[in-house]
Amino acid sequence: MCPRTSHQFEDIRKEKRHLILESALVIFAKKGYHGASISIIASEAGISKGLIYNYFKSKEDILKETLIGGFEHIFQHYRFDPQTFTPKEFVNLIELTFDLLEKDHSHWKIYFSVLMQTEVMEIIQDKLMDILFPIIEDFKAYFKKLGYEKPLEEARFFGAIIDGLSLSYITDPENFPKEYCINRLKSIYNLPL
Amino acid sequence: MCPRTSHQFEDIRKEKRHLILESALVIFAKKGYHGASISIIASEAGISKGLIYNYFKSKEDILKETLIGGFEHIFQHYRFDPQTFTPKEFVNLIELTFDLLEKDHSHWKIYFSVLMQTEVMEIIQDKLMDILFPIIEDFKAYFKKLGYEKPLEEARFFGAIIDGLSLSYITDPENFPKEYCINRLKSIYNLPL
Amino acid sequence: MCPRTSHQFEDIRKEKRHLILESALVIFAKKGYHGASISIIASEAGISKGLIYNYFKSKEDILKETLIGGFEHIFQHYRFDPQTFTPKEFVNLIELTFDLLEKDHSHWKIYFSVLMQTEVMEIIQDKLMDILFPIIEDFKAYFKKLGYEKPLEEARFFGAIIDGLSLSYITDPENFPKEYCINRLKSIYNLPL
Amino acid sequence: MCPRTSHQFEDIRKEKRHLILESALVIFAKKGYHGASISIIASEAGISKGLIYNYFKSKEDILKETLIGGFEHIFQHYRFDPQTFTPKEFVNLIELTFDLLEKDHSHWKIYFSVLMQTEVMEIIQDKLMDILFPIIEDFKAYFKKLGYEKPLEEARFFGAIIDGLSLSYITDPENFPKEYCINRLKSIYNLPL
DNA sequence: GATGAATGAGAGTTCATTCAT
DNA sequence: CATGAATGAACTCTCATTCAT
Repeated sequence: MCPRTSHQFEDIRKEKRHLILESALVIFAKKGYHGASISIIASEAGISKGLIYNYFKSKEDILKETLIGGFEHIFQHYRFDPQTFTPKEFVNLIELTFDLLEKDHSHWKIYFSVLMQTEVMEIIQDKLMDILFPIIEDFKAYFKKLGYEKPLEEARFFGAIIDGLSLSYITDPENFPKEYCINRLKSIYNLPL
Repeated sequence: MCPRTSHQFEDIRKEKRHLILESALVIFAKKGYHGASISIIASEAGISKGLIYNYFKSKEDILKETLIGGFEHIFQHYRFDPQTFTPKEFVNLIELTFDLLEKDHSHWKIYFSVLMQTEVMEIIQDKLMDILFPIIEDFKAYFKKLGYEKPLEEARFFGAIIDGLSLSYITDPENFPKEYCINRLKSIYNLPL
Repeated sequence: MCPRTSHQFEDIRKEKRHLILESALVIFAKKGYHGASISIIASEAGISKGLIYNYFKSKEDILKETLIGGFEHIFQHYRFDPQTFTPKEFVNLIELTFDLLEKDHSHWKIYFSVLMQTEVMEIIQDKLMDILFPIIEDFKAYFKKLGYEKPLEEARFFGAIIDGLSLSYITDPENFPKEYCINRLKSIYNLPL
Repeated sequence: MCPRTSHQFEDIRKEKRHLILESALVIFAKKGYHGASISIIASEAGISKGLIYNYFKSKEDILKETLIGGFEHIFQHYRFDPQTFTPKEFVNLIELTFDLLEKDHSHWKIYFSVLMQTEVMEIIQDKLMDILFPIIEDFKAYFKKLGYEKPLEEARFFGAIIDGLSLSYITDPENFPKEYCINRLKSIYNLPL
């Protein structure tokens, strides 16, 4: 009855693991790291508390995996080849950002949430840097190609603005002037309407 | 021999209360609301756990007082008369922001931290709105005077940028291109160098 | 290897819940509500403090369950049909009372203890009234049938006497003149010896 | 200014001590021993917490003194000379009981409250016995003179009834049928109306 | 005699984690 | 693989008691 005879353990494991991470993300985003309990995550996932420890060795471990997955998910959209990157694509990237904010609300919320908590940052900052650094490099190269005198600084400036707008959107989506901000960004960077 | 005078007691209370709030600010900024324990705040202040409850009725009360004090402290600098506000003063305001970020690191950090934690936001959001709303109104009036077609939206856009730059500074002060960003803001708003 | 069946879990829960209530009853009876600590109840039950909260949501909850269970247990014996109630049965009821006092010492002790503590009374007084009221009504009807002019007052008088004798028994069982008191009650109510 | 020059320390001490005991009695009766805090007692007395420890060495000490004083206060009325005790005086004693219940509600409430808490009882039970025993002896002698075959048992029976009626009155004074119960007692003991 | 700031032990409660099944 | 009963450390908070003034 009880012992599985199936040979597809691997698939089951992968799926369950994913399910747990998804559930954890939702709860972390809603309650923050400390406010999220393993019990709630388990019941969100529809499994028992104990089973979670079959897949992750600690709550911190779940957070780390959740974050890394989330960051990769978000920031994969910001990779491009600076040499062939066009203004049109730049516009698309900006517009994409706000689409993602809507679709992946939890991922973004947790991203900002984590930026603010020293202890949590320490857990994942190396990994986060691994993800962000190449993106900054891409933008630096792109701005350099465009003739900016200080391309690294401009890349950071641009990144900060995107963060600020995203934060503002996350905090109060209903009152955020999305179209207006997109147009302002276009005008700042002389992009095609 | 004789009882302390009530004046002496008042002094002690005022000082200790301030000490506790200062210590709480540091710990909240470092660990977030849930991560900060009364024990740690007490030991940061060099007093016993119990004493804290002689001054505040709950942890939430400490947070509230900390935040309200902090927000008032930070945002008092952003009040101005839109009718007489000059570009030179606008420049000063921008430069002031980065000075404040340096000087009041903890206050700002906790400000952003709180924006991200739903539960904490609920505790103080009314008070925060009371503080932020008039500032947005001032900027709206100012931008309207400058001829912006959508002054409210511009005020929000500007606020989001300031938040983004501040967040970026807070997260990694050493690599933040402060001068560059100030100059970029000046150019975006056609301000005098 | 295999998970426990839900039937097994149910058994464990039922037993442990019962164990906790039994232990709580003993401690409440000995120390009163405020004097009884969760720690002591847990150690009386031979379990950890934490486990108690797996079964009850608060100390007050434990008290409520303890009391309601106890009161129902005690007072179920005092329900009868006033129309068919005989003097012989009345005698039995009186004798039963003292038997119960011996057997359910803790239940009775806590009953009296609770009567005296305003705060505790507030917690369960509605429930207690639900239990006691019909009993008083039964006695009222019975005394009315017997021809008492003020049956409600007599019911209260009788109840008070039973309480007084019980209290006296509980306080010092060894010196309580049980047989004598039973006979005195019989004579007061003209009951058969 | 501060050091008293007066020589009437003794009077001040006696008065203050009495004030503290009065206040403690009120609070103990309202909240029970554990529920009553030194702070509340102090503020009921209009003095500082610290001062209480100038007069009593512990909270338990206050309770003990409160109780002994209270019991002496209550039970002084029940001393009489069995040889000269008349039925008329017996009636008076019964009626007095209910008067006292009204006037000294707190004393009585705490008396019953204490009877139920083993730990508290242990603190004062010797003293209480010293007070109660001679009263029981008096009633025993009186009932013996009246011709009761088992005067000690009757004394205990009578005491229990008084306790029961008192308890009933204390618990719910408004619905207690005072006159009815007095008359019933008179009829049971063949006393003049 | 009198104050209340200060302490520290212990209260009720939560929760990450373990483990027998 | 899966369960949830069980633990224990740490949490927020209370309060009897002490002590400098």
